[in-house]
Amino acid sequence: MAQSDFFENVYGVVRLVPAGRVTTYGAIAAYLGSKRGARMVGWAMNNAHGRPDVPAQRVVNRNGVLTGKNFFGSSTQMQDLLESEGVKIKDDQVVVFQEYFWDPGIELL
DNA sequence: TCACTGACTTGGC
DNA sequence: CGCCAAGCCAGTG
Repeated sequence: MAQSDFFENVYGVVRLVPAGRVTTYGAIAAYLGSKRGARMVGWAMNNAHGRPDVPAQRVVNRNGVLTGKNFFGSSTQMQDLLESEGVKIKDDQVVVFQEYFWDPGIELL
């Protein structure tokens, strides 16, 4: 038992997110089966601190805002990482987020 | 065992 | 258009 398959699932999905793309907590939660479980996804990300394999910078809220940037070393760390992958960030949110949005329940089909 | 919190989402006022 | 309340699951006190 992996403490929580939910967490492992989240890590797996986030890890599957291609560079230059971003996903949302709700998308992952919905992919796992709990739309409102988006909070759990954020919880998993909090635990993801010990998982460098989990690109949490590609995980944003449904508004495309870097909600978790505060959890990174620097407030600009997350933004810089995304910009480094080709994702434009403005005002702490992903520009044309709709085009960068990567839904595991659709793209992964 | 119960209650609170948490990187969210949606709906109502 | 902006703020408040409710719902979700899991973990910790």
